Amino acid sequence: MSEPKTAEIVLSLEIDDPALADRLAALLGTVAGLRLAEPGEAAAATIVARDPRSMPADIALTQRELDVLALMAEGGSNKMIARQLGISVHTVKFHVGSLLDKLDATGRTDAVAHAARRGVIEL
Amino acid sequence: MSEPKTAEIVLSLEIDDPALADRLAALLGTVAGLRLAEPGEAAAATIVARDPRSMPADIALTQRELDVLALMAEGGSNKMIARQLGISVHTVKFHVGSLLDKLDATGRTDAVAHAARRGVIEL
DNA sequence: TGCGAAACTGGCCGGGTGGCCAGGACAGCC
DNA sequence: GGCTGTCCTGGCCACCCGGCCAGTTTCGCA
Repeated sequence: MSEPKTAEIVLSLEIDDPALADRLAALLGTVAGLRLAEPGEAAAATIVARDPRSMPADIALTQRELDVLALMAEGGSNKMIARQLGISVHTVKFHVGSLLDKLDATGRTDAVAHAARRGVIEL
Repeated sequence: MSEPKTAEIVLSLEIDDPALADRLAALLGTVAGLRLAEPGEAAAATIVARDPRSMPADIALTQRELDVLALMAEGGSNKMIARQLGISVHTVKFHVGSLLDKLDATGRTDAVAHAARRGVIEL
């Protein structure tokens, strides 16, 4: 309703490292015009810092595997991916098999989920 | 650990709304101990604010559909999901069909990706 | 000059997936 | 009582998926 042009910006924190979270909270708490969100409160923006230890180094995927993976994440079937990349369905299956192996997944859905979790692809 | 003062915390911004980004940048620029990342610079944390217009309200999913969706995101097959929930494979397919419809997806992989994108599930 | 890695292709096949048909039980609402 | 919605189940079937076998070319590197 009568919100001034300089409404407070509410920020929430999603930080794995407790020390970093404390330092940021202390710093931001002193800033006029900013406020940290109460638990459960909707925030205008979120400060994210994921623990890099949860990503056990990037998995070594070839360029072609990344191509196939990206199209898999778009819901493409083997046939569609084959058309898109100008290769045969057999070759797509070959790359999908490698991806399932490298990502330790049981199927293409699991592969996309794993890849998204560890930041290999962005949904 | 012989640093007298804490090192600067480098923050990067990923904000869809330019006005909000400007306000935040102006506010944070005045804070001692904080610094905004240069383009391409690695940041200790990222401030994220996605445009809510990209999420056209929550999709109305029933509790059972959410159950099935969660297990799908874990890479479970219809058979595994059926065992997990104590229902028949046919019923799982029924819910999967509803999910594909409601999420406007072409397959289970696409459904999981869509759901993750609009925050219905967390990977 | 070999040798491995990457990319590509084929056939075959068991099992999974998704769409269609049909039905029943159960709860809440007018 | 009717109506609507969710949840559940069955059969049927075309198609897709993933794993197995086999082979080719091309490239960089020792």
